[in-house]
Order: sequence, then structure tokens, then C-alpha cells
Amino acid sequence: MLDKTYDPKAFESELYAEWEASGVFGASVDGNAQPFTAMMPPPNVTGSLHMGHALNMTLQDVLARWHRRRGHDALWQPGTDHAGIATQMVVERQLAREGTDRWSVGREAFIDRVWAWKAESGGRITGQLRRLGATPDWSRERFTMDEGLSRAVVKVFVDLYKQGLIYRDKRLVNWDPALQTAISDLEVEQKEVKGKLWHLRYPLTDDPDRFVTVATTRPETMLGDTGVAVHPDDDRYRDLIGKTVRLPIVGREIPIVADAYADPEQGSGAVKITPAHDFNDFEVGKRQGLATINILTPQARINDNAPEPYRGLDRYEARNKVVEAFDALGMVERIDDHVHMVPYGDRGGVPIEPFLTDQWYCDAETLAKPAIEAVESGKTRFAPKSWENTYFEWMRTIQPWCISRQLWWGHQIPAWYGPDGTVFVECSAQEAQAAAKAHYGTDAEVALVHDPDVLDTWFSSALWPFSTLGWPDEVPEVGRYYPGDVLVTAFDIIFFWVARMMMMGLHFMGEVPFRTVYIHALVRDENGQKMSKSKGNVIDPLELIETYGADALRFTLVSMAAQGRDIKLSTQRVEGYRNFATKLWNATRYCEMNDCVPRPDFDPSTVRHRINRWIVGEVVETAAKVDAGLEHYRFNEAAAALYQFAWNTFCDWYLEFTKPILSGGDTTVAEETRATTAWALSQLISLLNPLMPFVTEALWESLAPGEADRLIGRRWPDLAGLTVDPDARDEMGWVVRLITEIRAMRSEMNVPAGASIAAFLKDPALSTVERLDRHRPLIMRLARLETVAPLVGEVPVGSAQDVLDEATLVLPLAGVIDLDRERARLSREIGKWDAEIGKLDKKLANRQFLAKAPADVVEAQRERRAQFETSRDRLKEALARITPAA
RNA sequence: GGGCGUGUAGCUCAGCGGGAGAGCACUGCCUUCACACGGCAGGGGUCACUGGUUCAAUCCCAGUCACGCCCACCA
Repeated sequence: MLDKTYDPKAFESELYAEWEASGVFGASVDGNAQPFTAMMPPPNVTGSLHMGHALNMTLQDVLARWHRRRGHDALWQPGTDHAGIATQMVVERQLAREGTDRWSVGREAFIDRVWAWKAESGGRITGQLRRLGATPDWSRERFTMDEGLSRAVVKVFVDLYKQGLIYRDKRLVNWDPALQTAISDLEVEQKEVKGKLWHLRYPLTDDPDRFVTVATTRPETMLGDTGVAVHPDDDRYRDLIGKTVRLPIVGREIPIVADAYADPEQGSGAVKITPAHDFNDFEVGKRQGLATINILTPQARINDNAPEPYRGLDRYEARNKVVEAFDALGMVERIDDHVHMVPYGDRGGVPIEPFLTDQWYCDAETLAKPAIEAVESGKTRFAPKSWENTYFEWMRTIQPWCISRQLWWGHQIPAWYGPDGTVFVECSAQEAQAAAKAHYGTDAEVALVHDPDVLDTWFSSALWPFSTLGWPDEVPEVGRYYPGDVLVTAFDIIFFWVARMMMMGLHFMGEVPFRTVYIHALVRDENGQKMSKSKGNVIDPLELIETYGADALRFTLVSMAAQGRDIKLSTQRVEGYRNFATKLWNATRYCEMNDCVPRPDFDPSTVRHRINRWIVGEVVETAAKVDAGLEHYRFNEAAAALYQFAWNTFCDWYLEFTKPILSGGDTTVAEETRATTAWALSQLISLLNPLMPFVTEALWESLAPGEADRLIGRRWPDLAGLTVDPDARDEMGWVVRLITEIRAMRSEMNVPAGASIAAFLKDPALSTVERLDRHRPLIMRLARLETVAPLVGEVPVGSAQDVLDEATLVLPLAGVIDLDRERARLSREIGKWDAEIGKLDKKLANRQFLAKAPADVVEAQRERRAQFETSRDRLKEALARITPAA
């Protein structure tokens, strides 16, 4: 017996444990079933479940459960990402609290600390996924720093290096002075900052009374200036080209060069060039043969290349001091307020510095070509398709990918340097040693230094679709589950992750990593801001689960999965779907109380009673909508179909229709109805199971207590052999409209809810009379009638009247009804019909419409007009009957 | 500066060439033997604006306005 109230906390966790213990989540690997593969985007091992995860994981879980129940060999591959910077920061903060830092601890001990932290806290998010009801194949859970995955990373690096697709280069990188590492372009975010624009004067070397004025937002970088550029066609400066200025403070003599980079419209038209600290200036410097002078330390303090008084100063302290010095010299022309974009590191949270360093780069341009073609040719499709534009736009202008990071936590780059700097890139230290011996022609051990840097976290993530399967080992999983079917993710990691998986997958596997990329909405906070740990605006889905249950949260997310980019989650909506679960719970209790339990030999195609034939058809249509919705990633349509069927069709109408039958005298019909009710409910619960796995499982248990199988492992309903009975559908539709109409009239006339009244149909067709006879008891019950019959004789005085198809509905309400109001009401109704008919007449008189519109549309309009006219005329008659002769 | 998206009932959002929808909120009635986390009935919208295409436009196209996001090296 079900408990009287629905309490998700009473069974959700317990059910999950039972599912997991039963092993149903596991992929079978061998066997004949068609494989289905979805790669879980690995959450950061530091992470905890946020709303974005909840949405992402729910959608994948719905797909995994659906495929599994359809008999597919579903692999939903779970795991976590080592999240280099984020994780290292967590442990570094711990060290800071202990009054130490990673340099004092040392690299090896530090990495041990991180592993220890991971062992202790790294499992939190997977526990939260279980709470959400996610059912990936936990037995195959991977971590990007696992031994196997690390081997894949090393092999990919070495192969790409030997193919010339990974190389070492000295160039400007985005340097994060807080984290003291290079980061990629994608990890830089531009922020609008209110700053100043300083106009500084640089005196000409050979004519110190003449100045060139340059404008800059970063005066401190002048310490590294090695030139001033003007546009070659700029008449103001033409005579200065080739001359030099003497840099104030520094005293360095630097040339004035002509370069098209200088924009005559900007500032003074002359621009200072700091090749070591600006990406544009670096290019200008290369073109013009200017020196490159680095004036910053890795912490963004001024280094010894600058004059003594500035050394060791923070970049912003140095800025003030430089401006003061210029001011003292009378070399500040003016200072403007200036709003401009400043690049910030997305993790470190401080402005990045363009910084000249040696780094490892991946030739993304070459790898991108096949990845672009794969989407162009449709081998991989984005859903919605519009995201392909975003993908193409980025891939077609892709820059070299800086893959080295000056961190300790991550995959250490498999490169070793010989005494003379020769680099050996090999899969292991032993192989590097062998290569070095061969290179140097010696048998003696060569002193090699392992490159201290680690790889960008996304480098290993890029291999996820095949490294998790066991690659580079030759294992059956690789052939069976690659390429995957679908990647479900949010748009914000199309560049970071999707694009890179495409590149690596195509290069190493020769095949796309997934056929479909389903991009869902990004869950934002109430201000439309992207949720992030650093902003502290993360909503905790676990709290919602605690209050409303995992099913309510899941159903909410699935229902909202069709909307645009933003999801602003409303608690009220979650509450509404909790109520839906309660409704299901109570409906099942009702069935239980009425002995509506599944009959093993029940065949829905053989039911005879129209009510039952109707509900069978409704189930069939609902199932089709659910399948279509899931097939095309229109999750919300599947959810809406189930919600409507469950609440409106099944509970509000079918269960009410059948109450008189269950308590009636015809035991054959009652038995068929009990069986049909149980069948319809069990189909509903079964179809709803992927979306609301917990409550449906609990209800299933009560519906079919003898069943050995849990719902999670049962075959998905296949109703292909069942058809919709159109007669039953029309007939029950009519009954619904009749009851609704009577209720509306009662309500409008203020008939007391408990009062039984009579209802008559004037001029009904024979088929209508038959329908009435077939369903009289339930119509009487649901409309609260003492009698309902065709009208014999005249319409009683003081009747409320309305139209229902070809008949007029008559409710004798003498004494209750206000005839003046009733006349006004009928006139209003007639007016509405007249207006509709007028519109249709206009349309049907339009020759263009008749000539060009499809015949079926024209016909449909004619039919509508005829129906409207019947209704209007019935109402006119009704009005005439209660209007005194003039 | 480029690109993308969104503007539909009070709120959150579906729909997207031929009859304006849902949930919540709101109003009235109802504690009827599954459910008040409920039932029944109801009010509420020139589908942002302006043009165009079409026999027909909330839906397609162009432009305008508003909001949001992504990308971009402008001193």
C-alpha cells in the first residue's frame, strides 16, 4: 500500500542505492544490442553540483534511461576533470591558511597534497549526481589524471610533436601574474574598466624643445618603449620619420618609425611601441626591427631592465611613479578619463600581461580543417543548428593554441632537455634517455631535465571521447562506443571543449567523436549573469531537491529545456511539478483502492467500451509524442505531453468517467475498465520514468508488487500495434464538451454546486441521442444532473440555453435565471459568432483566396463557417424564445 | 567594430504561415468517498514597433527600438 502522502525523501536515496547495486547502469560491452554512447562532460573535481550541471546531467540521464529501456547498450561515460588551475588554487589556498606555499612545500609534496585532497573531497559531485538520479556507468568512472588517460595524453602529445603539429615557440602569451602561468586566449576575459588616457611628451633627441605626444592607458610600459610609430601618410609627422626621441626618465634614444599600424585618427596619431608588452607592438617591433625590452617580472613587478628607482615596484605603483616623474618634467600634456577594455585572467582575477616566454603550442589551424569539414558535411550536427555558425566562426579564425602551463598539477609535458638545450619528446624518461644517447652518440647516461610545465587541462579533456574508452590500448570498447551518438553540453564550452574534441577525435581516431552536439540553455542567475564559483552566485540544486524532490527538479529542467539561452529558474515552477508528482501519487492510490492492478493477460487492442477505447488511443498518442520529443531532443515536448495526459486527460476525465462504471452493475465492463485503468496508468508511469525516475519507480512497485523487474530495467512501451479509435475519440470529446458546457452555465447562473438540475437537448441528431444514452450516468454525475434527455415539447419558460454542435442545450432554471441578463448574454454570444462568420465570409468571398489557397484549407474554412452559422442560428432561436413578442 | 539571440496574458515561458497557449499568480464557487500540493468555472494579450512578401503573417523578409550574450589588438 502506498503511503497517504507523497514524500520523495522517504524513498529517493534508497531507490538509487538499489538501482546502483543491481548494476543496471552498466554498459554490456559485448552482446548484440545496438550501442548508444553519450560522453558526460566531466565536472571539475573541485566542483559541486550547480544548476547548469543539473540541467545537463538530467537531459543526458533522460536519454540514457530511454535508450537503455529501448534495449540499447547504453554507455553514459562518467568522470571528473582534474581542472589544473582550479584544483591547484584550492590546495594553494589551504597552504596559505597554513602559512606556507607550494614553493616551500616543493613540487612532489605539493602534488601529493592535491591527490590527498582529491581522495578526500573529489567525490562530492558524483555523490550529488546520484542524488539527482543520474545513472551513468559508474563502474567505468574515469579521472583525467588516471594512469590510462595520462598515457593517452602523453601519446597524443608525442605523436603531434613528431608530426610537427606541436612545437615550442618564444612569443608573447597571456600571462597571469597572480597564478604566474601562461593561459590561452579563451581564458582571458575582457572587462570594461574606467581608466585614464595619459598624453605624454617625448622630446626629439636633436631638438629637445620639440615633442612627439603619445597617448597611452599604460604609462608604466614606457619603461620598455623602443620606438614611436606614426602613419606613413600622416603629414603632421612626415618630417619626423627616421629621427629619434629621447625617452624621458629612461634616457634611451628610440626611433620614430613609419608604420600603418599607427592610426592618424586615434590620439595624437603617434603611438608608443612597447614590443615586449603589447601584442600589436610586438608585431610592429618585428616589422620595424625594434628592440624588445622586457621590463616585468613574472609577478608583474618592474625588473632590472628599468631604471633603478622603479625596480621591484608593482606595475600599478610604477604607473603612478612614472606619471609623477613625467609631471615633474612637464611632460604630461593632459590626462583624459577613458573607458577601455582590460584583459583579465578568468581564474586569477587580475589583469593579464602580454609576456614574452617560451611555451608549447599546438597547430590548431591544421587540426581545425577536418573538424570544420566534418560539420560542413553533416557528419556532426549541432542542435540547434544555429550553433554551427559559432563553431565555424571560431574554427576558421583559430589561433595557435598555447598548451603549456606553469603549474604543477596536471600532465607534465613529456619533453626532456639535453645539456645543450636539445629537446627530446618521448613517451617516457627512458625513451627520452635512449633518444638522447642516440642523438649525442654516447652510451653514457645523459643529464636530461624534464620540462617542468604541465598541459592545459583542456588538452586532456579533448581526448575524453576515446581516452575514457581505453585508447591507446586496443580494447573492444573503442570500436564499440566510438564515435559516440550525442554530446549534451552548454554553449559556453563549444570552443574550450567541443571544438577540441572534434580536432583530436578526427586526428587520432579518423572519425568524429559524436554525431550530434545538443546545445542546451545556460542557467543564469536571477540577474541574467552566468553562474560561477568566483562570482558566488551559484544556486544550489541540492536545496531544491531537498525541498521538492529530485523528480520535481528534473521535470522542471526538462520542461524548460527548449527555451533560448537563458534559464531563470523559478522555484514556483519546481513546486508546481512537485504537485504533479503528488497528483500521480494520489491517482495511483486511487487505482490501488479500486483494484485497478495490471492484468498479465490484458490486451489493450481488444477493449470494447468506448471510454476505454478512447483512453487507449490517448495513451498511444502520448507515447508517440514522448518518443518523438526525445528522438529530436525536444525534451519539453515530451514533458508537456506527459503532463497534459496525466493531469488533464487521465485524472480529470478518464478517472472521473469510469467511477460510475466501477460502482455500476455491469461487472464485465467494470472488469475491463479496471484492467484498462491499470494499463493506462502503468503506461503513463513507464513513459514518465526517464523524466521522473524516483516517483515512477515507487509507484510501479505498488502497482505491480509481484514484478521481479524494476521499472528502470523494463522494456520501453512499444505501442506500435495499437491504433487510435476516431469514433471513441470524437464521442468522448463530445461528452467532455457537454459536461463542460453544463458546468459553465451552472456556474454562470450561480446554481449551487450541490444542486441537481435537469438538462435537455433540443433537436439532437440521432447519433447524439445514442451518445447521450451510452454515457448518461457519468454525464449526470459529472454535471450534477437529476436527469438529462432529449427535450420533448416546448422549451420550458425560464430556461438557460446554449448551443452544442447541432443541438441546443436547455437547462430549466425557472426562478433562478434573470431573463434580462440571459437575453443580454445570448445577444453577446450571437454577436461573437456574427463577427467570426463575417470574417469567414470575407475570406470566402475573396477570389484570390479561393484560387490560391489549398483546397483543404478552403474546405476547412467553409466547414467552420457552417458550424458557426448553426451555432449562431440556434442561439438566435433561443433568444427569440425568451423574448416577449413586441 | 563584427556576430548571435531574445522581445507572446501580472510573472516564468511554449508555439511559429490559415481558429492566440501552458504553469504560477488572480477572481468566484466547492471541503463530493485519490488528491485543498485538490476540483469546477472565470477574468486577463492591437503576439515590441514600422514596412514588405503572401489569397492569408504572432509565425517568413527588411528596418527601427529595447534587452542579453559571444567574438575582436584599437593607443
